[in-house]
Amino acid sequence: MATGRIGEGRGADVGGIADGIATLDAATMAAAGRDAAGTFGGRAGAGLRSPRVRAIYSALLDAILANRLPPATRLPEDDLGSIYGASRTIVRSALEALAHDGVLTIEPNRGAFVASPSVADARDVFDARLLVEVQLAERAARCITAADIAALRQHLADEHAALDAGLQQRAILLSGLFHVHIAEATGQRALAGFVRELVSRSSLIVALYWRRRDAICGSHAHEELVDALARGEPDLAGARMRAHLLDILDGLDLTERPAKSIDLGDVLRDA
Amino acid sequence: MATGRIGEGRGADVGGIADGIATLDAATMAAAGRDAAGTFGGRAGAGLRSPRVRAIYSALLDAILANRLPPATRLPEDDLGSIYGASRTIVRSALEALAHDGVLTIEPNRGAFVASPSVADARDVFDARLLVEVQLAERAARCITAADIAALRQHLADEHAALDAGLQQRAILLSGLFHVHIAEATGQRALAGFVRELVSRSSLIVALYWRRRDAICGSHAHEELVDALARGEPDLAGARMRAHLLDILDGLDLTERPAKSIDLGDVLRDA
DNA sequence: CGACGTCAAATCGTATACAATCTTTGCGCT
DNA sequence: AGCGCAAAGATTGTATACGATTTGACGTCG
Repeated sequence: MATGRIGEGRGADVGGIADGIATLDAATMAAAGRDAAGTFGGRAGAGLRSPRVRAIYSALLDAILANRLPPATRLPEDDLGSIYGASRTIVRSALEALAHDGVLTIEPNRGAFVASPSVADARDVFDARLLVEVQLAERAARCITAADIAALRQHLADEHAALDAGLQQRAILLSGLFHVHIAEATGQRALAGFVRELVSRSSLIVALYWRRRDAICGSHAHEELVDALARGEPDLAGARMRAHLLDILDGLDLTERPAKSIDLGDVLRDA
Repeated sequence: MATGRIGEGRGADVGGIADGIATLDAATMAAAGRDAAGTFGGRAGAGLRSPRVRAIYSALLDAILANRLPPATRLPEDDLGSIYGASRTIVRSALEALAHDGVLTIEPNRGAFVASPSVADARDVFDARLLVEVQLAERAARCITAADIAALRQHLADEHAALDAGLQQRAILLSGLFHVHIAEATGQRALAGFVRELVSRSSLIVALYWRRRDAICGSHAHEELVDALARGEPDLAGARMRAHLLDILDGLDLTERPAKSIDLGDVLRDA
């Protein structure tokens, strides 16, 4: 495939993947500049060298978290390279970083695929979230600043706005980010990074196993959580976080249906 | 010793790095094959494609955790490539993975350096460890199997053997692995991976801020911990884990000497 | 004598070429 | 027709070449 041909001319040959990525391509690349709360990959991937790797990393992460790239989607290096106008070197670096975050799986000599967490993975992730986030909520209730509270309320407003505007993808992304923001408000950087990773993987889990049609991560729960934080009640905040996470878990259908890795071939083929 | 101070001239430090790595190079590369409890990088770096990247990743990680490569050591890609007989492509991949784990820092256009955690980083890491590992110890006391107990006791024996044999580097490495093994015994894979990362960073922290001359991570504490686990007493196990971690923290000198992140520049320059 | 600008060496950033591996296709054989 | 094998195609794995950036040094000027 033509190496130097990129930028605009991505449309025809790459079809499916380009749809998933390029739809928000421009917006994402733009968001890569402002480090604001709009994009999930904002502060993530902190160990990435060049801005170009960062950009692809963020774009792919956003696409995956917003479920534009469903689990088990194959991500060939050449295609991504021509879509983003970068060489495979850059793309590989971004893919490896994403694999390290657990949102991609790299099979040697076969390529990268959007991760499709097993039922066991799902339980594992939410176990970890319960253990970590409940305690972080308690701690946040003790140490959170007024500015952080304000920022969280602003975030809630953004969530609502996205939902009201029908931007479901953005709503999903923001609802995940909410948990990351709480973790960051405690000032615990290591734990916040871990929560970010867990939330990322949760997006894939929800994409695979969600059964309810309720509002995802009902903003009601988020608001109650912020209230508990604002009132400085650690126990209440922890309890609400626990209830919220258990509620999400309850909304999943974790019966042993898709066994393990349903193999991605069929998903690719029909496309 | 040669590994002690590097940074004289640009050309001279190649010898230093080679010393730090190649000393145990053969042993490490051999250990890369058997996935046993000998090497830290055994199950880590799970997202790495090729065996060669894995090998370099493990070798570097072991060298760093055993403190053969002290914090702020520069790791030029070319040198590592010639040491391991690999191209920069491979080396870069390994370096990026290590940076993601937090044991390396990559400065754009400048290269990779062994991380030198700030005092704030140190507190951050041990805060996280307290939050996570105490609960994991409680959980382990509930669910651990007899086989895991036996494996832990064997591990304790290895630690003692290393100490008695004067293999201090190996003792340090094993004493970190002990915590990882407990986390893995709970079956919580995500949390175990996080603990592995925190333990790695702790090795650097201890290398930088240790002040006591006691046995590092006194095996006494480890044995009491295993006893509590074997007796199936969650509260006791949790309490002992907490006390153990606080004891380590207490052995650190976290006065604000190196302020925040003066970064490694000065450490390298003034030598 | 110190400060600053220019230059050269070293190192990283990226692209690309080539090799290895896997996948698919088509053919021949039973 | 079914099965197995072999060759072609596609994709990843690795090495290397070249450009960009930084660094340290030297020499000149104020």
